[in-house]
Amino acid sequence: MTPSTPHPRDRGIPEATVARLPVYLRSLQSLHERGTPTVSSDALAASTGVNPAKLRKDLSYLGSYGTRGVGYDVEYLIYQVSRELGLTQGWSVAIVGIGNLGRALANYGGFGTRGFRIAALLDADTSVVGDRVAGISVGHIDTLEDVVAAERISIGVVATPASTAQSVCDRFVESGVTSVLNFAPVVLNVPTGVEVRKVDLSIELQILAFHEQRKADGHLSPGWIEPQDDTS
Amino acid sequence: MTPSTPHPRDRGIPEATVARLPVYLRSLQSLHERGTPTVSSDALAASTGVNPAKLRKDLSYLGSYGTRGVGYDVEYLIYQVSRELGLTQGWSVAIVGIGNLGRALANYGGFGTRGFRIAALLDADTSVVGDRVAGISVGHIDTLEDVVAAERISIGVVATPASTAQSVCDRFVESGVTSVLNFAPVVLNVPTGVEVRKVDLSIELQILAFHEQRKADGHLSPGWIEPQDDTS
DNA sequence: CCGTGTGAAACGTTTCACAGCT
DNA sequence: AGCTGTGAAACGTTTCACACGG
Repeated sequence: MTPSTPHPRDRGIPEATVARLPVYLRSLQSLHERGTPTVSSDALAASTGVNPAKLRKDLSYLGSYGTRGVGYDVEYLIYQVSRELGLTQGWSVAIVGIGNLGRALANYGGFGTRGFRIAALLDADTSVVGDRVAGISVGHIDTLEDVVAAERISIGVVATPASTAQSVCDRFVESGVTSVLNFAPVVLNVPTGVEVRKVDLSIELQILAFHEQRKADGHLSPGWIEPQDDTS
Repeated sequence: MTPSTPHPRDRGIPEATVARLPVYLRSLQSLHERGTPTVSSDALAASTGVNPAKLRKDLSYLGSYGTRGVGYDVEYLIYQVSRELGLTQGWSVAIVGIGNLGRALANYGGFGTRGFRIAALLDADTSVVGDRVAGISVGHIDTLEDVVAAERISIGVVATPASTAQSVCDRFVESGVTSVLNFAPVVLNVPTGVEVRKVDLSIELQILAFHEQRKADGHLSPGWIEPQDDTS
């Protein structure tokens, strides 16, 4: 996509790096709260479970924000990573499907704190509409289009059953939402230009089952731990 | 790790392939319910949103289960994929942390249906202990070690707040659990041989924010969709 | 002297293109 | 004739190893 990027400053950060920046950010914030002023790539790598060289390469895509012989200034790096991820501006989020999962998401502290504002909760079930969840009144799904426009929603979260996920997604897209986070166990079809990320609880379990089976394949002891040191 | 694999039959399926098998499986099951007897790689690829060549390569790691000129037998392929993922045997799962997320997980239909049995729900909060969630009585976290042994738990799910996630994980590992699914926003440290998978709600949002920002960078129209067809 | 920043090598994954089977 | 299975090329990611600067 975008075969010839017209803009001169296309820093082109690799997707794999983008996916790790939030992890670094969390570790940096934790260091900052503990009053640590500076951190080396080795230390930050250890606390985030990645290879130090990888961490340095990742950060180098953002610019040269470290000091040789010293490390990285924690506060400054927090700002740079936040800015790169787009967390210095606020993003309005709407969650559709206020079952247990929707409630968990609405109450999840990590959302409100950094850059994200839960602007609306919607559900199709009229017995749920009007409930207050995380201090927000649940609206009816029929108002989706109005809410997206009025609240300038930029990220739509689909936490509905599988059967209604695609239609909710379609309505988000038609209303102009170009980023969707999908928790329903279906593949959502969207036009090019719309970003979908999927979080699938049962897929993760199945991947674990695969590895668990492999472990059990050779030696039959169930709780066996390889006697090696943890070099992550 | 495992520098020289001692077992002769090390089929060595790529990690990327393993992560996609559950997606294929879901699509296949849906086809099966609709009575479709056979499916081509192109059709299955379209319904799962992957490249047909990739799908064929993925399936070829399991063996030659297709018929040239015809496609794949849906029922037979379901069996082969299930077996490879280890879903033909039952896995007992324990969920620790019965807040909204833990409840959502416990009630999630996808778990019970295929290969997984929720054998225990545990929480530290005594006002939650004794509640019935998804037909299971919530136990106290102090009984974790006993429950893991008695129920032969092979997968531990951590749905606690970040502050207690590591200690719960440690107790799982000490009890012999070698697969952990972590929903808490922390990096869990485990010895070699223990598999951890992380599901992090806020990280996914941050990745979306990054892409949303990039879209807004050049052209300033917020709800813009690239006029191309969907070749996924 | 220590730790960052980065070419270059190694590795893994995706995609192409077509040979080969039904 | 049609679709799978797969070498080989293209691409992306990780890791190594060291030059360079504070």
